[in-house]
Amino acid sequence: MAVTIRQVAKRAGVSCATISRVINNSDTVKPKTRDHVIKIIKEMGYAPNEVARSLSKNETKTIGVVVPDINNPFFGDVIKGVSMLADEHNLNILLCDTNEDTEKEKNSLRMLKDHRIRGIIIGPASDNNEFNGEYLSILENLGIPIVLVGRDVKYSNFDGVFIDNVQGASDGVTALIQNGHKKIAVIAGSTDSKPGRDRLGGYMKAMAMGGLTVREDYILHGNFKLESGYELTCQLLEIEDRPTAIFTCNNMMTLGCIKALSEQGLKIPEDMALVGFDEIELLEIFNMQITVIARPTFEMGRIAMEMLLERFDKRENQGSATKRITLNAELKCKGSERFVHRD
Amino acid sequence: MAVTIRQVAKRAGVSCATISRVINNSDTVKPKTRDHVIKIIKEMGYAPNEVARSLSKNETKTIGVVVPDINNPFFGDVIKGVSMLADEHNLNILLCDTNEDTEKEKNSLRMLKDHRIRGIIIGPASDNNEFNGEYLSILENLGIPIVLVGRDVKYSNFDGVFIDNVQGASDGVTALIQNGHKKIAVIAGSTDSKPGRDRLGGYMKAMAMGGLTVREDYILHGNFKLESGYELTCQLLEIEDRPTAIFTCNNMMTLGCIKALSEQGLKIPEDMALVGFDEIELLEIFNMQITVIARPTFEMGRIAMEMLLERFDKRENQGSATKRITLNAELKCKGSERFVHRD
DNA sequence: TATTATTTAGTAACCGGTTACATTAATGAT
DNA sequence: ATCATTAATGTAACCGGTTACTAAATAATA
Repeated sequence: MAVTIRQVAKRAGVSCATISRVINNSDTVKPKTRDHVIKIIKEMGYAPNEVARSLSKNETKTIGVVVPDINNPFFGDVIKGVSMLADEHNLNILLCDTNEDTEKEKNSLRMLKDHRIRGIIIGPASDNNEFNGEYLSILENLGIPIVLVGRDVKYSNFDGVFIDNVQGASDGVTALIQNGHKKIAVIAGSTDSKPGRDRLGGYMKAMAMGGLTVREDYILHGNFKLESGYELTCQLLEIEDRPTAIFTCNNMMTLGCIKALSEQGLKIPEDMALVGFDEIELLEIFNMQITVIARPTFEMGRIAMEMLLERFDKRENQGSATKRITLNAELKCKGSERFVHRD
Repeated sequence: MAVTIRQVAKRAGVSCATISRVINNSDTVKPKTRDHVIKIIKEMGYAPNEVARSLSKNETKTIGVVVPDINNPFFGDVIKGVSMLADEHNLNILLCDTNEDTEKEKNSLRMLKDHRIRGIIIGPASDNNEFNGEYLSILENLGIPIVLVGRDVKYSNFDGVFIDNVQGASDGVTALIQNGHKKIAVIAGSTDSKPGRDRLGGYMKAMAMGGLTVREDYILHGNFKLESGYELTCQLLEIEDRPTAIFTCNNMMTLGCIKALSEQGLKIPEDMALVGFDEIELLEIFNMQITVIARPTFEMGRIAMEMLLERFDKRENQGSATKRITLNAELKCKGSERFVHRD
């Protein structure tokens, strides 16, 4: 159906090697010939078949992007960052949404490998997996550059862009401490996920450095979902000796917390101070000034893509050291961390 | 590097045609031979090169998904819907984010064509374009099935899944009327976009059917952005003879409206009733019960994919009639449409 | 002008599968 | 046992590009 290189060659009265040289603007083609060929190409509306190209060059212009959930704004932003840079380099994106399912992820990886893509940017479905031999072996034997984004893979050492969750959480809690809070509770995420552990660790660290002792009953374990933020906040409010501040470990739990507080008619920060991990764009719309720890999501995607491009470059001088970047999360003070003295 | 079919053939002591037959579980291969070949394939860890496959079959397993902005939750949901069904059919997704830029979109389409993808699901960058010859000609000469999603392309007639914006808006405004509102203002979106026009049209229709006359000063023209929702609401509140209800034409403007109302200390619906187009998930978290017109976003993606699959099937009996589905938007009453009599 | 160096263009093999057609093996009928 | 069918496998061309190698054309040098 579509025009092929041989048809163009015939019409232009040259060999297809010459056509190929022209479209790859390579080698040495006599200007006159080149012009003539270009004219014919335009006339015939010829565009090279990328599949054939990929086969003969044994290299595609495609990268794989594997995310656990495209509806998660974090990964949406990451993809945007990747996409913009990929575009500049004429790379196409084969997208896989694994639905937080490691099995699906494995299939996606196999598929991508079979499509001979040039590299993969991946947010693994779970960093919870204890040693998973098959999974690791698939990943390591892919023979394609891999860059992790946002989530790590245990027992492995791939390139990656991460966030310093300890630092971020610590900064948030420190802000509370500096405002005079001494009774600070934390609503933690699942501790079998790395970010969950690290953010709780950041809380511990800040408390220790602030010279505050940690109260067991101020540490509540949630699961990163809104409901758990809601329920744990309710629980917290039942405690005899209420905390004066809460630190929540992700956006959804922050929202749950806000919901619980607002239902009980408690004002932030007058009745309860609050600092949450993750930025929540819509909060400001409601004039809710909540201090948050923001991750540079878009930037992470861009950096991941940059790292992949680097890998492509140094592909010849094989096996260079892995490069892992840990970005700082940024504390954005909006006032909800204040300690309000009520008389 | 990777194992090829000929290597497998050699090792198995058969011709590569036989290997091909086995991996395509086609034709007639003697069970004994088949088992033997499968064993060798496993031993060698062979997986067919999809690029080579695509070239020789002259058909890929890939579809293109082109969206104007992946960070727009609407398209995020659509992609999710597409992705799940594509997955079931072993189709891969080549993703293009056009950034609402028609030029980029044209490039994406060309790229996809060159990659010999099987079909395209696209939310065009703009349905604002007056007759754009080049754009239309690219789209129509693609020679690949196209399904539009969410947005239409003027002067064309492709398959597509749309929302009945007139009906949706009309339902929303009617709900206000039925609650006794007579002074209803509308914050419209850009009228050079189809949804913008249609939603305003829905308002007009509902007003007419409700026997209410439309007041010019109650029609405000925004641009679908939060700021315009905010500013236009402020403007509305300045009017001598204030409306008792506002209908906002998309999620962002609804948020802007809420922001303005809450800043002025106005309660919904006590001081001002409000119905908005588009669902806003986070509203409920803040215990804001706002009546909205919801689009079945995820479903739209799924249906778009179904339509594409249908096209693939009837590819042989060419040129069957185009199929356009218009889904109803659903009014979700949450109470903000009520008419509250104050004494 | 003859000879050599340098451009420019062509030939044909190759990338790794698929598949029409040819060939051989197995089965059945006479 | 012989021939006709059918089943199973092999051969080789093809998909549409790229590119190493070769050949022809042109320019440079003696």
